[in-house]
Amino acid sequence: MDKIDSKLLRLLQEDASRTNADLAAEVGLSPSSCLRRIRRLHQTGVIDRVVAVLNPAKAGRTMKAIITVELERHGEQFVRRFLDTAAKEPAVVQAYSVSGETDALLMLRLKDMDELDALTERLFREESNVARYYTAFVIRTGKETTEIPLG
Amino acid sequence: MDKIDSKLLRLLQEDASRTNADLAAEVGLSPSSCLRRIRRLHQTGVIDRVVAVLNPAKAGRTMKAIITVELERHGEQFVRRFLDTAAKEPAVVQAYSVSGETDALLMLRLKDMDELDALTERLFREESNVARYYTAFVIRTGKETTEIPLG
DNA sequence: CACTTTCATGCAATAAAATTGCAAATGGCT
DNA sequence: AGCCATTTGCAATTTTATTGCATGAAAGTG
Repeated sequence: MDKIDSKLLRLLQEDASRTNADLAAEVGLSPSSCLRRIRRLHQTGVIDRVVAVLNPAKAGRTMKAIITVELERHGEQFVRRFLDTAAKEPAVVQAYSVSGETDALLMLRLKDMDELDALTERLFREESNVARYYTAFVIRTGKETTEIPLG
Repeated sequence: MDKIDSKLLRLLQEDASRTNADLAAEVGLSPSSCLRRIRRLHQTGVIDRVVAVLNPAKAGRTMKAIITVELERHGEQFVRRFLDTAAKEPAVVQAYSVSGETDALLMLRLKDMDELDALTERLFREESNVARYYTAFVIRTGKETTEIPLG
């Protein structure tokens, strides 16, 4: 993980569709050398995966909501169970257990209110161990990146 | 945006490093047809970008924190200004203005506590228009995907 | 219903890109 | 300086992406 690897990671986090020759030129290496570095970054797991990122609006998911959850019983196993249940929901794109006032936080990608209604119905029914939950809607997105800052 | 396009998007959201021929076989098209569809999905902006997703731990960013922010003055322009400032911080990976109790929510990828300290120092200094803020740490990640559910 | 237009498809040829073997070079370490 | 382990660049090879073109399907029109 030297300077060149870092630069490659930075570039690939921005745009992984660039050709190897192109990247090689930018970091000042030959294509073969560059390719071997990238392959190693994959093998060692630094690069987890390469994915297509969709435009939410054009994919029919305009609405974004954040739900903070307070559980009835807070034990480790209960938190885990709740997260597992939430994770099964396709609309749930992020599910965390957190420190502080609340126990968990969910980030949702929704099509409309009906979908939210149906989802909360499923996750927060009477027998669900959820004491309370607060729903907030994302009004404006100032930043949203998959990039992990390096160095 | 027919069934085949949807399937392609689903596949590409999972793994965009697969070869065109491979994808073509999976959706039951010839490579040329498949390629043209994917290209169109790019051109029309449904596919926003293709990126490498790193393993946070192996990239040296283990800690994840969520900060909810309440501003002093809540006006549109003040919220926008705060988001812009927050967005400039590399450790801030998501920055939203939200409805409800608080005005904004930040998601952070941190190396250590010192980094958090330095960041809060910068964002929430006296003259910053931030009335209060609450920091929560992510204890466990139940789900974290870039995929947008389709259909 | 016949006709036209438009668009997606598959095939085959071509261009571009990735991948490999190998010899040279580089970078620690002692 | 000398040794070992690793990385590099070149050139050949393989794989993959890309394009032109003719066919076929679907949709609209008179």
